[in-house]
Amino acid sequence: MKFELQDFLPYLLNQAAEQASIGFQQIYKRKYGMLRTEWRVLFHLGRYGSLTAQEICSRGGLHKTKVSRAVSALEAKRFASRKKRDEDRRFEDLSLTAQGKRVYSDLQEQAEAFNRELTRNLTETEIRNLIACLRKIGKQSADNR
Amino acid sequence: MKFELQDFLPYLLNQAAEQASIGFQQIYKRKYGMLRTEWRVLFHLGRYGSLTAQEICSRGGLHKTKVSRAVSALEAKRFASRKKRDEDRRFEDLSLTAQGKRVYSDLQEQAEAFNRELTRNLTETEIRNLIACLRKIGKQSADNR
DNA sequence: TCTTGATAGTTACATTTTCAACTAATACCC
DNA sequence: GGGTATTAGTTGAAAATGTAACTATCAAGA
Repeated sequence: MKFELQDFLPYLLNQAAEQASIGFQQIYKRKYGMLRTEWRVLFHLGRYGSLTAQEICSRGGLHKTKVSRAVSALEAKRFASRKKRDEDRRFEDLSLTAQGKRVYSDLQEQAEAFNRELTRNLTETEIRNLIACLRKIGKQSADNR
Repeated sequence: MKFELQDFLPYLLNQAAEQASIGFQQIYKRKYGMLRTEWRVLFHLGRYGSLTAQEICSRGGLHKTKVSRAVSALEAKRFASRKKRDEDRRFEDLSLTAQGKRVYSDLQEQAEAFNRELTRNLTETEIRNLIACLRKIGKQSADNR
C-alpha cells in the first residue's frame, strides 16, 4: 500500500487543528485583541478558578515562558491579577478580575457555539469517538512543560 | 451542563496535533535539520512528484510565504530543485533531487512507523472514524492560503 | 548557619512566523 | 498596442515562539 499523506495522523491533526484554531481565533482576537495562549490561560482561569502558572502549564501542556508572557498580557489588559502566596513566595496565585470573568463568560458561550458548528456534520457517536481518540493521542508524555 | 475545556474541540485538536507533531519533529529535525514546513513540502513533492508552490499551498493549507521559504531551504540543502515553466514563466515546477528522494523515502518509512505507534491504543474502527472526522474538520474554507 | 540543590517564574536572544508591500509575468479588454 | 487587473512568488519588518540562562525563594543536610 502506498503511503498516503492524507492518512498520516500528524498531518491530519495539524490540518484540523489549524482549521479549528483559526476559526475561533477570529473571535477572541478581533473582540479582545488576545493571542491564542492568552485565551488558553484565560479559559483555564475562568473554568478552574485560581491557579498558579505552573498548574496552567501542566494542565494545558504549555511551556512556562508562554504562560508567563500570556499572564503579563492578561494582566496588562486587566483581565487577570496575581498574588504571591504568603507561605511560599515563589508561587503566584492567578485569577480573573471582574472584567476578565465577563470576557470569559462571553468567550465561553462563543466557544460552545463554535464547537457545535465545527461538529455540525458529525453524529453523536462520531464525536464521542473523536474526543476519546484525541484525548489518548494528546496525553502528554511526561516532559518539562 | 458546564462548559468543559476538555471537550472543546479546538483545544483537543491542538493538544493532539502538538503531541503528534513534536514527536515526529524529532526525527526530521535531528536527522536532516529540517523544519516542519520544509518536511511538509518535501513530503508533498515526494508523494505527488512535481508541483508548483501554489499547488503545495492549496493542497497543504500552507501560506505562500512559508512555502517560498521552505523551498529555498530545501534547495539550499540540495533536496529540491526548481524550473520555471516555459509557457508561463510565473510558475515554477518543483521537484526532489535524487538526494531529496532518498530523504523522502527514509522519512516516509519513519512516518509510517510513527503513525502506527501513535495509533497503537486505537482499534481499526476508531482510526477510520478518527480520520474521517479529521478530514471533515480540516477541509479548508476557500481562503487565500 | 552555610552550602547545595531544587522549584516558580522571568528575561534575553535567536529562530520562526506573519503581514503587507513588492517584483515579474501574463491575461483581459478598450 | 497600451492600460489595468490578476496571479506566482519573494522580501523586509514586526510579531510570536523557543531555548537557555537568569533571579528569587525555599528545602535539606552537614
